Amino acid sequence: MLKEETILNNYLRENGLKQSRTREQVMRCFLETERHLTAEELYRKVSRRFPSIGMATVYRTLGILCRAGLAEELRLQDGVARYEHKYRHRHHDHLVCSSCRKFVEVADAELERVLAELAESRGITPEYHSVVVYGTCRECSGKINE
Amino acid sequence: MLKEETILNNYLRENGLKQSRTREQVMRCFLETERHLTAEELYRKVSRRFPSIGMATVYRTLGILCRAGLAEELRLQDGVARYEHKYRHRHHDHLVCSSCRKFVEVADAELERVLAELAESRGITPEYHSVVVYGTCRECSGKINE
DNA sequence: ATTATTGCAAAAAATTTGCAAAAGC
DNA sequence: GCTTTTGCAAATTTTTTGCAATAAT
Repeated sequence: MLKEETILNNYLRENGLKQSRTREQVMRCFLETERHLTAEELYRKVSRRFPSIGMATVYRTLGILCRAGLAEELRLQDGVARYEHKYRHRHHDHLVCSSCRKFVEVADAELERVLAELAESRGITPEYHSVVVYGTCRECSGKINE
Repeated sequence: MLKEETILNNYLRENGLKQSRTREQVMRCFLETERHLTAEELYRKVSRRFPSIGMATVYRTLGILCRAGLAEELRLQDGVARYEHKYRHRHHDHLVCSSCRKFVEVADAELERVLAELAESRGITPEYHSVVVYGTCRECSGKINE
């Protein structure tokens, strides 16, 4: 049994919710994917294997996964929520190529320190943050000069 | 005449667009507000003074203001775009209280440097970024202990 | 005169919700 | 048995678009 299932089940129990096969199936599909997923993308993936599961359930399950600390919501400029694994993936931030939309994940101790100090210096106890740096990746800046 | 109008008009001319009274009115309402605004909030403000201006025009004008470098889009977790002044407001990032949703703007040279270095170290030429740190402000952490 | 802009209503896109039937405890 | 979950469809919310009328150059 996956460690993530234990975490989910603990969360459910602690919150007076019930375990269900459907939720487990959605979670498994989610965990199998290494990339960032929109709800729509996850729904398509889930549908292929479990055609009876509906979109609303995917949304509801993603909400639970976030609250249980297994998923994290990421918002870029397009207003569409993306979800990525949180458990067993240490916290990281994102660099996005503004041209090809490729992602790079970065975990940087100095950045974390600077952000924490910044919040504390303003009387805010930091909880989490969202950092996205947009720029042009090497391949795309190559293309521009061709 | 406001400096911002010149910038807007230059942008319009350079892009084969036309000046219009409506756009100027929307821009003025936008500039008068010091806070972050959603399109909806700006629309309500515009409506009060110019009841005939429609929502679609507010959206279209906000797009132009962003492209002209006068406004900047900010996205928090709720998927609603917020807009703030860019010109005459030096770049800053945001701290948000996750409890009362209050904002603090921060301009921090060290943070800027770390972000730029991070992107460059991964082969990405940084263009802009979005940093939002969520945490609990002093007032809200006080309330929790009451 | 020609081309862009506007307001409106309708469309799209993303997400949420109400509800009756089904599943979990 | 009581409570939560599910799938569906409908509702909401935010943003975009098509179009005929209007305004700008």
